[in-house]
Amino acid sequence: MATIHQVAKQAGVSVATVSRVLNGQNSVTAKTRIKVEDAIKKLNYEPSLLGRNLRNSESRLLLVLIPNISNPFYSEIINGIENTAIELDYNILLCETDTNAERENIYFDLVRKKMADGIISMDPAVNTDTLIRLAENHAIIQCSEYAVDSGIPYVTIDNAEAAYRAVKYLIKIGHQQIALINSDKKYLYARQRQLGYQKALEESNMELEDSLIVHTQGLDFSYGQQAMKKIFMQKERPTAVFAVSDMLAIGALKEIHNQGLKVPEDIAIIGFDKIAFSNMTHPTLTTISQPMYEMGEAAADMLVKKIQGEEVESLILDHELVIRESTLG
Amino acid sequence: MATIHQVAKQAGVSVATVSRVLNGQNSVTAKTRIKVEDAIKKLNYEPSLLGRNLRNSESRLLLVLIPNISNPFYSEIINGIENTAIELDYNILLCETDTNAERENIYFDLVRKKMADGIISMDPAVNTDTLIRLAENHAIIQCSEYAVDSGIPYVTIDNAEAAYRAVKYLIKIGHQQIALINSDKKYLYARQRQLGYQKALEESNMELEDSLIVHTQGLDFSYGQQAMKKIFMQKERPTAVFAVSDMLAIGALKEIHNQGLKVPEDIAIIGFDKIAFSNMTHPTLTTISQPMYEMGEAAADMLVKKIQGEEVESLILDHELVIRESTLG
DNA sequence: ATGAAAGCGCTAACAT
DNA sequence: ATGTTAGCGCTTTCAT
Repeated sequence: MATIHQVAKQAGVSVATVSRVLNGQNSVTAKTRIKVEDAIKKLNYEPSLLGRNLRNSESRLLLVLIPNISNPFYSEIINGIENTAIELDYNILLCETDTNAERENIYFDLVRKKMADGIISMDPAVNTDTLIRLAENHAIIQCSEYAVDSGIPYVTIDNAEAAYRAVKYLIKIGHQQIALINSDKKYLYARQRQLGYQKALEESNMELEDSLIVHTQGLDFSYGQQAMKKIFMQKERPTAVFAVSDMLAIGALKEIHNQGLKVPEDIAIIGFDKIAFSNMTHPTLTTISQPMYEMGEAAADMLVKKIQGEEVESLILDHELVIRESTLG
Repeated sequence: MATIHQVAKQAGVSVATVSRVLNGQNSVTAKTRIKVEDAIKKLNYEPSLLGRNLRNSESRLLLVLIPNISNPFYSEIINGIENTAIELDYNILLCETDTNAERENIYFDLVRKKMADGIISMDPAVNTDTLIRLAENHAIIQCSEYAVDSGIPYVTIDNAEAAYRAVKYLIKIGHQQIALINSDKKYLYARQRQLGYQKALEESNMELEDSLIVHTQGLDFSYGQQAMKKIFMQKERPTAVFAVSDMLAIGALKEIHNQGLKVPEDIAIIGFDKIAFSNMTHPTLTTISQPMYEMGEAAADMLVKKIQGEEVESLILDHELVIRESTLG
């Protein structure tokens, strides 16, 4: 492993000149440049990022915090983040918190200790206080879930409006008993989507029945299935279900099938996110499309700007109701 | 941002002593230790990993190479890798190649330039020559897909045997016309699984019909769906389908439904991987279970050992045939 | 037990 | 256009 010194010696120039060639500065004669390039080739030299990063006080690493990599919703966002990061000559450090504060802290240490230049947090369960304190000295962006009035820039969608539209649509096609499968109320998006659900019901003078609202402990399929079981235990069966994520909706769909019922004939169902799977279920799932890839792109862009000291504005991107088979008929 | 010098000054000791306290060396008096710890607290000092890493010539980062983060098969493996890495005080740099050589090279540069201490490659499309050359100077482990006789340690399963068992089972329950939805033959696992398929047919004196073997260009649902369409265009319809991944199987299932046929009554179907979603389809999918989490753990363990200069042996883990509804009846 | 000092590999300010 | 040199923040050898 050659160092810049050996290259300098081999080329018969100073390390400064080698550095200049390395960084594409134009104050180097073509002749010298060639000499240096030859030496680099001959020695098979690769500049060490450890040295460069220490000198530049940067790591060019972005920390991406997600609760769970197995959730396809995050995969798509990460896609967007990574492509943008590469474009800007950054790389991403993927960190799964499993909604575990201790784990989270290990990752936060990475930025405290300068091993990461900034954070994109997508963990709804993140400790907001810690995050805000961290944001005083470090570049942080929130993606999807965010802390209101924290001063931390975020990129998200209008959750209340999206849920409102979904439920409004169910009402429009004739549903009067609409269940809600929501995640834990401690999450902002869960509260926002519930607000949209309630607003739609109220506007149509439909009663809000607590027995039709189920909160889950997690976002895996299994939680959706459990939630649907719970709904089936009520005296009156709803004619439609709105789930706040496709994963939950797909679990619910499974349970509806298990009960020998048909979607959408017996029960209609709407999900949220438009993950790839949602088009492979039978029937295909009506859902709210979130621009996941774009959210990732935007978050990465914003974070790098923030790292470079620019001010950045929060972003609310558009969503869309995608009507498919699970609400047809 | 305090440095070790400021801490030393504040505590009235030398930087060496601070470093000793930081690294838990016991050659420090309790009294001095307290002084240093107080100074650290007072100055809110966090040791810079940039400095430490340069000094130690390591990054404590593991590069994880995957073709596509959206494939749940990889998510589970990454889970195992990350948990093990954290345990060993490493972090992971997640890199999606999109089966793109240029992109791949950007990531390889990260280890060439010392920003990563080693690589776990899960990309079946990785350039084997490049990888082997890189392995001369760097720690590399392959996971799932591997290069035969390359000298690069790997962790995988017995693909031929797994496919053999799946097809054997289909034959046992009475199927005589079994289609194979395979991915591109350029991948080792694809060739191995096809070998298992062929062996099972041969053992039962069943003819190998080229028209029943379809190769896909990718692993998304859509490719499985397309493949199934192709199979339906043949004169005789198979009574069973073996797909080399759950994603493909789920796409095929979709197309079978679209044709108005029933699974398993009209066509049985077996997938591969046992991704979470394979239990949410209707009917649930019979599949080969790969120990994905364990593969990730093993790969990370092996890589860190390799980084530390130990010799490591390749590993072939157990698989299992999981019989569910899609082959019942 | 503690300190002084060298050096990991690089960049950039300053000098020529 | 090129070289000299300081220094980024840390660890560790060698003295004491």
